[in-house]
Amino acid sequence: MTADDTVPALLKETPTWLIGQAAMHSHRILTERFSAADARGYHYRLLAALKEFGPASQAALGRRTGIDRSDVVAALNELAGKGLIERSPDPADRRRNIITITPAGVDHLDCLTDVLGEIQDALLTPLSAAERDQLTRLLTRVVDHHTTRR
Amino acid sequence: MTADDTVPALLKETPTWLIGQAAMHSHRILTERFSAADARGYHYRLLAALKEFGPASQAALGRRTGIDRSDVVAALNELAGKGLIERSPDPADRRRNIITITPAGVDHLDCLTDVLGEIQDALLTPLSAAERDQLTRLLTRVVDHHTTRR
DNA sequence: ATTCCAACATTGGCTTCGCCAACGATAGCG
DNA sequence: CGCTATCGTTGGCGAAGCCAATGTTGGAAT
Repeated sequence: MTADDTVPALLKETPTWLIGQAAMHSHRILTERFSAADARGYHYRLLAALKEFGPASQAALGRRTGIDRSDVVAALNELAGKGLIERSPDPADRRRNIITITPAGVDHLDCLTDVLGEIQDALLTPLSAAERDQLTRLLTRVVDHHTTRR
Repeated sequence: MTADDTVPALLKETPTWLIGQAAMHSHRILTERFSAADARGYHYRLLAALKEFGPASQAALGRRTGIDRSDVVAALNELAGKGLIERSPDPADRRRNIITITPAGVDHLDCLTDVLGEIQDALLTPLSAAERDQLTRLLTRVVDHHTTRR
């Protein structure tokens, strides 16, 4: 008699299923650890984009992070509420806001970067460093193929 | 001047981000192709479990497929509406329904299995057969670690 | 046998996430 | 001057996963 919680073979070997499962665990771990640091994935994405590319408009941030303009608004409101970013009107283009990361924001980003490192570790525990590299390379090629050619 | 839609480096190299992106593309492709065959992922999971393990109660199906009991109800309603499964009360335990896959259901499952093969192909286009195996093995180990130890 | 707890199917609702539509304001171009 | 596009913002939609409550039934303990 098959155990009640056995996963069908047609699923457990298909890459799409595996990727979905991996993403599920990944997302779960990330949400847990980030919420322990009072943050969400959106916050990290936005802060990282700000630190890497400098001040930018909200629309540009959305494009870079893959976050919808409307969701950027909400996330930036939260970040501004904690003093991690600042919103100021662009004198050169009065439609735009210029978003700047504050020193506190940089600190918080660094903290979250550490947390994110722990998350990778927690997710990839069973893999050696070389295997993690291998996985990263394979996934990069898959993702690249579907993002550039689109 | 950095292009407006450049992805921050802190993201594009982290496995969690890559897995998330891959899952996104995977999910998009799967939804597209399956909806062209008038099906959803839930349907495939349930039919596959039924074919592999034979008739089962709804709760057992939910456990095997990882679908919540309440969502199993809705999905089975849809499948029953198309004559792909049959619901009959269990004489031995009147709390249970016994779900049986019909011949039409088996046909449809076989069809969807083909579609799923095409989906794997579409997703993993840039990878050789050996690389797909490698990816599958790596992901399997990651997923196993987080499902067994939980 | 009665009592109490667990499992079942079902309904309904909640949250997150990604997305889209609309709006008023502004910019740039013909 | 229009016309079109972009910007920030609000509001809402749909899918997915999850949880709670309900009425029913089984099974085990007392």
